[in-house]
Amino acid sequence: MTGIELYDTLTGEIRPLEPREPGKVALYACGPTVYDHPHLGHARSALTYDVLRRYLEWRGLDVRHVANITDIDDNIINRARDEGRTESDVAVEWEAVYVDAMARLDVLDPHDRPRATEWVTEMVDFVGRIMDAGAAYTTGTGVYLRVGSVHGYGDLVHRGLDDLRASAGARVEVDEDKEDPLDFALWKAAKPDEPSWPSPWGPGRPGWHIECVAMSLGILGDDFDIHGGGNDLVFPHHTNERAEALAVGRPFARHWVHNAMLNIEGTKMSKSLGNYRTVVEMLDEHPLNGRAFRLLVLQTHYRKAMEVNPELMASARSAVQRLDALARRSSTSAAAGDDLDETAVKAFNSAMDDDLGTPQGVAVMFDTLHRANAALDRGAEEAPSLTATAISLAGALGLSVDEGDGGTDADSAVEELVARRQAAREAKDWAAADALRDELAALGVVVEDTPAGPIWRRQ
RNA sequence: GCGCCGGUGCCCGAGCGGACCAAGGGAACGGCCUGCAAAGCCGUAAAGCCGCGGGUUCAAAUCCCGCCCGGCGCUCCA
Repeated sequence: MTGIELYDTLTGEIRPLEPREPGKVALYACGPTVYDHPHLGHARSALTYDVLRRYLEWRGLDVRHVANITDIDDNIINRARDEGRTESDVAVEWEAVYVDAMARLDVLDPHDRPRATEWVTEMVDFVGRIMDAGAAYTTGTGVYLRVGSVHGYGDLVHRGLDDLRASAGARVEVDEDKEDPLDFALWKAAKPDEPSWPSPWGPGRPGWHIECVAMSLGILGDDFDIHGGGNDLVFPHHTNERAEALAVGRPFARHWVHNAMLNIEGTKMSKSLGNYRTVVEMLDEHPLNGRAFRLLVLQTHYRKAMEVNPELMASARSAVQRLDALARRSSTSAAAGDDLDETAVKAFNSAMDDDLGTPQGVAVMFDTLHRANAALDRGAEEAPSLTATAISLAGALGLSVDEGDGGTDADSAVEELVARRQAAREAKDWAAADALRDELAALGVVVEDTPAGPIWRRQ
């Protein structure tokens, strides 16, 4: 027992998180297919599992976090063809962009970041076992899993086979070679000019779903604890992954976690709709945006659709600055205390234990921040402890604080203006001081006069 | 159509049977502080009742039923 509860998509209810091995949590989160700019939706997803991981660690659990990179699929092949270069070139380029963007969002590196192309041998092996189990068959176009042979195939989506078939027949082009329209490809036979790998069924490439089964089970082992991803993956991706594991009788994820989508103007951000914003674009727009976006993600429960727009980003930036302001205050006054405020930590933990209640966790953090400021104002002895607590809670959520002290060469000009303004103030030449402050404001710099002297920060 | 998740203040967003019937953030207003600011603090802003209509209960934003509206999935997708 961890005391932590999480919603489980499979059972449809909030259940206690019970790791297969006490004190350890094996987490597999589905990562992106790398062929284009990562968008804000990818960021929300990565942030969700980063926060989950950080919180589990904050509670003393030993987490093994795996997040894959899909570096071979139709989209990559098409992109490579369009640009006249290799699939590998495309994947390597966009994987680097993705990894860099995540780092800028303060997303911790997963312990393992397996690439699909490096696991093809294991995938072929896995497909072979499914064949051995009699749950798959070959056609001219590849190897297919016989969905009807898997008991409880649609359990994750809470739908029956007939129900699923009704939709499939209407929506998906029916492949005459398949026994059942729901059957899906485990292995795709090679087409001309496409990358391929050898297999007992001829050269080809792996189907999408097989990679995650091979990698999650391969790295984390049977019966690993949490499998996460965007809720758009529930079907068919996760449903099919699960079917593959079930087909060979291997215990799969104990707990299924899915984050909701991110909306722009009320509708899902997606490639096909062309209404997406890239992470890099958002990050480049304002130095505070990385943390502001994380805060926005935290302030909406992970299972609820969240909206992003410029106004919300601006308000989140303001909120982030309150954290920095506290850090500046404490660094200019008392040193941070060591002991955390127990009441606040308890409130925080109980909020987070309840299906990762980050909105309330954030509320506790800000509430503590407020109490810290008030204590600082009246010089109360609990001030250092409260300050340390607020900053620690922020840290548990992955929100770093920036005390905003200058230092780079670009700042020397600012430093000089600040010094000149201070000199004017000491001479009580208010007009000159105010003019200098305006100059600084034009540079996007805000000066604050404190008992310990002026400090400044970028707006 | 079927499945899942929702509809709470000016905006975002918690709360999911009773502790102050509504946390926290943003925006707004008044005061303190300041040379003036900024930051911070103190306080305020009629949520006519938490989408609508019924019901259950001593008690509902919170449970049940129906309806309306929104998002996502059923197609590559985080």
